[in-house]
Amino acid sequence: MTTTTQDNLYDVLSRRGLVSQVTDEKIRERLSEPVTLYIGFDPTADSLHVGTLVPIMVLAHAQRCGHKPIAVVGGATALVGDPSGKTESRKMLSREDIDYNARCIAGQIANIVEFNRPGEESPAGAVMVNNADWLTKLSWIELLRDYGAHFSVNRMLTMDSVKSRLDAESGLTFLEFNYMVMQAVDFLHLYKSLNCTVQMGGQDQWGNIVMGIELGRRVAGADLAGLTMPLVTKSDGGKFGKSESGNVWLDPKRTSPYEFYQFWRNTPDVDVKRYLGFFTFLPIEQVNELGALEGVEANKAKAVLAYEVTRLVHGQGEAEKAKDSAGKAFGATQDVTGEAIPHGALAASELGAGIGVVQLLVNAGLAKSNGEAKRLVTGGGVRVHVRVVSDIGQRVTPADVKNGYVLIRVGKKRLFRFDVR
RNA sequence: GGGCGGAUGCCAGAGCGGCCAAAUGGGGUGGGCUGUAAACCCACUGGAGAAAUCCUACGCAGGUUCGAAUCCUGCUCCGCCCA
Repeated sequence: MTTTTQDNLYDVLSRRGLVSQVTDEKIRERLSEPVTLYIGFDPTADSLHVGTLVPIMVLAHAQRCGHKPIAVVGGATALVGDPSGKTESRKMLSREDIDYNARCIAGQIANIVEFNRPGEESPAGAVMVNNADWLTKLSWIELLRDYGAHFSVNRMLTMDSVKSRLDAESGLTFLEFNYMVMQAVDFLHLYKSLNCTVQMGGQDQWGNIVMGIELGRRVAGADLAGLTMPLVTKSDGGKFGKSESGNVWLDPKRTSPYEFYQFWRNTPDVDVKRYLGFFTFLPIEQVNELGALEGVEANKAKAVLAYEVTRLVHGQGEAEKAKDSAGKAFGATQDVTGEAIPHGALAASELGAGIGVVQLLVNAGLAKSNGEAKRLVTGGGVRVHVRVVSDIGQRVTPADVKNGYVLIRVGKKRLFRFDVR
């Protein structure tokens, strides 16, 4: 993992379509020497999701190019919360919650990026820090005295992130306005404490990154730089990272490796090449080759994508199982006995008198409510084994057990196997 | 501090006393077509129930009315303008 290559990080990212903007035209030269760089992560949940996979990949690429990555957990940000945020606003979290989330997130990042082990410091070993550690110690007066004069509100008002909010209906609160101040202070702090000179982040972080660079220059005469990654979008404009069951998480308890694999396997044709570049470490030549496949062939590329990403996040064993199970279930054999296929036990005694399909759908988690299950049946989307069920009163009986299991399918892709004992 | 406007379902956004579980669009799900793709067409999209029906829901708390998402009062939050 830590093999240092001759590749320049900028070239690597650029070839993979991972560079959106850079603050310094000479970023390439800057990266020809090992540097310390950082990306921030939001600890608002105890798991990251596929959207946050991009920054993790970027940290890993940086490490492979010999740089030292820092993952910054935005504990301070989560501590103050965010009342705005159209959808589920960042909830105000307790210090304990944040620490817990940070540990979970660190574990997930550690699957892909190599962290320093206690006691042995390697030059490119990643470290994780929490900005609550320094931001909570900073007093209001100190902040104003040391940094206040270095922030130009005029300048801040020109930032896109601010401008868009000023005329938006929701407005912009002072609290949110201060996020960029906090993030700027973070950058300065990391520069001073760890000699971190490069910050990376999603395209939406551009303004915050720039503020940090400017603060560093004014306060410490530092020469800092930033690079942003494009936001991951779906070609059809939909939100990336959502599936039938909501967010696609990295935590196997939230999103099973099988579902995870399926999420990637179902990538639209036009997005496959981009995703291969973003979410796998396959050499760029192979990415281009796979990405060039057209028509039915594109499915091969999707299978590779799904396998590779699953392997990165859940390990080879889980990836193999998911691939194998999915391959059999969707292949000519329609074999659904795979280990990774969602399944559960069903007592033979329970089945004796027959169980309503609706009930089974809910038990299997294929429908959230009886109503939804009924709608699915009425819509012709439910099958027991291969037979379509059209009557919501239909019961599944021992006669439906084949080879020791009852298979319930919803649509073409979702299925659940009840192993009867 | 004052004036005005606003708060509706996953999101956006109609409704402005009964016909409202709430138009329309997006999203999502199911069907058709396919390649576990896209585009397109159709349907569904609060909960319980076989159904009748019942329950929950239009920022929060009360009130008026036979009847309220709709009217009134107070509160909370947001926007705009004035100071």
